[in-house]
Amino acid sequence: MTPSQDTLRARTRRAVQREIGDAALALFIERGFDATPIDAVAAAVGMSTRSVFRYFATKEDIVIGKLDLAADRMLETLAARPPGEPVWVSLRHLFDVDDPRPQGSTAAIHRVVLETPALLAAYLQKLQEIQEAVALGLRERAAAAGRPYPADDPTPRALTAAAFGCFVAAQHSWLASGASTPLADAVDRAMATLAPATEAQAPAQTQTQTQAQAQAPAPAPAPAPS
Amino acid sequence: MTPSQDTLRARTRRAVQREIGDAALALFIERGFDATPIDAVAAAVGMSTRSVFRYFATKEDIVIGKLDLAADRMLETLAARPPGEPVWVSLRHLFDVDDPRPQGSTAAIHRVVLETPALLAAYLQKLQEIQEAVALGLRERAAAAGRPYPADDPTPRALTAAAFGCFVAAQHSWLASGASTPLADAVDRAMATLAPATEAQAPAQTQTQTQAQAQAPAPAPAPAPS
DNA sequence: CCGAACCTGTCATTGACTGTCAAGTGAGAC
DNA sequence: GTCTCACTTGACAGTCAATGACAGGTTCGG
Repeated sequence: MTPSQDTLRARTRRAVQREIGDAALALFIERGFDATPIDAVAAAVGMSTRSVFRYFATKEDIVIGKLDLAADRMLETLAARPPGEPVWVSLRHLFDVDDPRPQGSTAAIHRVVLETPALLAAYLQKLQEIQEAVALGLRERAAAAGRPYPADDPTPRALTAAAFGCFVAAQHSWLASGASTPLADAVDRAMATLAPATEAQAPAQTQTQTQAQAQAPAPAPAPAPS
Repeated sequence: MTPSQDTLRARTRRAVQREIGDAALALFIERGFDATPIDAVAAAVGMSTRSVFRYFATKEDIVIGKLDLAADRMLETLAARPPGEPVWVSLRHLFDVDDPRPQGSTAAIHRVVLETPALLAAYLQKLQEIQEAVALGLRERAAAAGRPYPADDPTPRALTAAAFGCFVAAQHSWLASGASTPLADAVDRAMATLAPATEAQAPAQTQTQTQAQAQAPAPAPAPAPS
């Protein structure tokens, strides 16, 4: 019952996983995801088709599964941000990644993922999962700082979703403009277009009454009784 | 070559599509999406499996395809909003839907979609498509108002993505809290947590020169070197 | 040496799709 | 009226992803 020990087997397994992932990604980029049957991937690494599925739950997971690491890093990053930091800034830093890959390679990966419907769907779904964890992290952080969100307050979820939405928008814009500038710049620009309603202009203090008021005037969208 | 005429055949086709959709949705809600093979749907409406796929591209599309109508309505809504209205308010009104269904039924649909991985993925992907169109609509509106976004400005995409992110977050929160209150309230609360960086404090008037200027100063956070 | 845990390939099966083909049906041409 | 033409349908076969079952073969600790 070794919970998640770093045994030799575990390391071997990760190595094989990585090998499959790399080979598959190369094939997907070269021939396209849909045009590359699993058999081709299996053949490329000299395994049976069955074994590939022992390392990855689905075909999409070969590509998207790599995000599990990124997700872990995000949660660590969030936990490491200073407690007093504005939420939007902390969220921005979730997307700081030092990717040692050559710039062109990163763009190629982005292109396959964003332009293959099946992969895009799996990607967005994975991001949704990650958001769940991040929103929970925001809740914990606020609680630790002494001003927890009410249980049914949608704020952490909404802010997280908005941040991730900006991130994906940035990826699209970045790719559409040729991926020449760093992705981080695109993320900066996207996230700079918005700010949380409360702490935006506040002197980084506990929220004031006037702001809570300024928050209200959402013009009650009339459920259209017809 | 009748482009998209409202011929008898077209109407019949839509009727059949609707019949399949309704029957399938009932089955999906009752037995679960994954536990309901297409054969069961086909049998329920007295057709061959093959014919079901002549009306829907994929199994997920039977559920998600209904959003095409919603997408059209969104674009109409956006076009109908007053040109001077703050963007965030206009975006909020995209999610106003008068759904004549009983409240419990709507919640059931939401539950299947959000809790079935395959459906959630397809749903998010469809929303992504819609966002593309909405962002374009924002661009057109701004251009019509005389202050178009620069070609590579990520603002419309980012704002749209943030709004849709809030919407999905609202759906989750709404469902998690028992779907007792109107969904519109949840959307209000989610979207009230954020505001665009520029027009937030503006006196809700027709745009001034200073606004076009205030649109630029993206504060460019540090790209985190190492 | 030995069993437990793990990994592997092979085979068979399910389920989502897709291509094809022969047959049916309706609306308009004649 | 009836004869097409366009469109639809069911039946059949085939591809691909994914899963379960079985039969070896390996490694590791005792």
